Amino acid sequence: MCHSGAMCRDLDRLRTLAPVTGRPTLTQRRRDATRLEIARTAAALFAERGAEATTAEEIAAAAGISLRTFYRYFSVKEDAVAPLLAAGGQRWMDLLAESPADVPLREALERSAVESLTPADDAAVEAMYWTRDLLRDPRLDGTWQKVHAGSEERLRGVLAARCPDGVDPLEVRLAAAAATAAIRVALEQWAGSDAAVTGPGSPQDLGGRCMRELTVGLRLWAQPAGD
Amino acid sequence: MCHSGAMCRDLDRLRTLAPVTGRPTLTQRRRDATRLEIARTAAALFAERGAEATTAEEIAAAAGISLRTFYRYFSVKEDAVAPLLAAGGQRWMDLLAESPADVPLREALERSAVESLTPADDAAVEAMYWTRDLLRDPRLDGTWQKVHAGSEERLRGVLAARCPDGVDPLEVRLAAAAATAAIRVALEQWAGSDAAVTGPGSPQDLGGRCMRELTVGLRLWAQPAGD
DNA sequence: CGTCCATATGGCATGTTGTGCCAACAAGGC
DNA sequence: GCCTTGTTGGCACAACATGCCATATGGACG
Repeated sequence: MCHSGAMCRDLDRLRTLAPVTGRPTLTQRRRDATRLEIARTAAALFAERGAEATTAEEIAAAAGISLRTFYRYFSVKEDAVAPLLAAGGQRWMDLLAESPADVPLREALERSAVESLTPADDAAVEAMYWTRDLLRDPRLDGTWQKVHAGSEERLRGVLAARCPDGVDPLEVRLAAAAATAAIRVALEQWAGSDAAVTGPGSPQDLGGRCMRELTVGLRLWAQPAGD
Repeated sequence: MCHSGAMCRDLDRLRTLAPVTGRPTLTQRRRDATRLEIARTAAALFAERGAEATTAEEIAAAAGISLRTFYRYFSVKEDAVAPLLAAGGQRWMDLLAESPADVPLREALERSAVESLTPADDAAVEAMYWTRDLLRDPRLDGTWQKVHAGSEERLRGVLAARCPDGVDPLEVRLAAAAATAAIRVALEQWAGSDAAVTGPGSPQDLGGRCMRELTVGLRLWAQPAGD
């Protein structure tokens, strides 16, 4: 998710300073809050006039920060909406990580995917429709793909933690790629349709189907019952 | 692959002017030749100093064209190498398209993938190592992903032509996504290693394995023997 | 051969992008 | 209080990307 070398180093440094408690630093949380606020501002402008017709300066002004600061949070203008696009995937991975280890991986993948694609409240519904608007902006394709590339990489970590040592890394990589592709295709298919946020053709409907089909037959190392 | 609205219209116009013969227009072929030459020039420079440290003006100068013309061929500097990165995938799709319709799809996918990943001559070997260099440049990630997004979309067309009418478009989409992911993961894995261009760990080795695993269990509509 | 039209190219101007650098300032630890 | 660390904004500036126009180039047709 981090592209400029300098900023990468800074962020990594920050992260290592996190206290023993699992919680991130105060400054870090502030950063995230600011980042999210910029993201919302950018999303509103992008949805209104399109990403092409929106300048970085306008986003910065609307968010109440200077242009220079904007570029400290996002190295590319379009990436300003990445936190929003990535939020769903993050939730997915959190659910997956906390799902009990004795449930078969395929099932865990599918269940957490479906759940993360099911809007829990009105805010989540709104977020999905925003996502759809953003997905339809051709200028944001690159960001969308970057987000999934990041997702896939993080998922590799989550899966690796869940499987016995000594498993071929390529297996893990393929599983992560398949699962990520399932989510991506589901959302792209939905974005190209007029389907609502629940019911047939909805993200959770498509997400479940995609995940099922793409992980069928995937040799997922240890199945709990028959290792 | 085409981003600016104006240029898109122009290219489409050109394409519609193509004569009845399957062959593209003369001007079109010239355009492609120029495009490829720019791509090679850019690849050499990117491989030498990295994409970050190479300006569009340098590429243009090295290719013997003006900066303005460069941006008529590629709307983003990094995309200059896209034709090279896409060449392998194009070959793959060509092989697939001309593979007989009575061979099972999974087998056709795997065979053409392996073949397209097997360098036929010294030039092809060189091309693969160039590809590896480019893949290692973080600045070219976006282009790499764009290329695969394009591949996936074209593959959907090829697959749709091969399967009976009335098949759920989502099925086709998933198959295309899985196959494209297989190629992508194989090449990324190879690029992250020091493996040679043949033998274990080579692109064709990994490509075969990835394609097999990701398409196992994929419900690929009509299997020729038991439709 | 000359005319016409479509396309390719280059040069120029210009708005936008993205970054390095510096000075000012807020926050937390000692 | 002080010092360290990190954030912010302003400024300058190179690079990016595009619109516009003037100029070839090259094929089609009379």
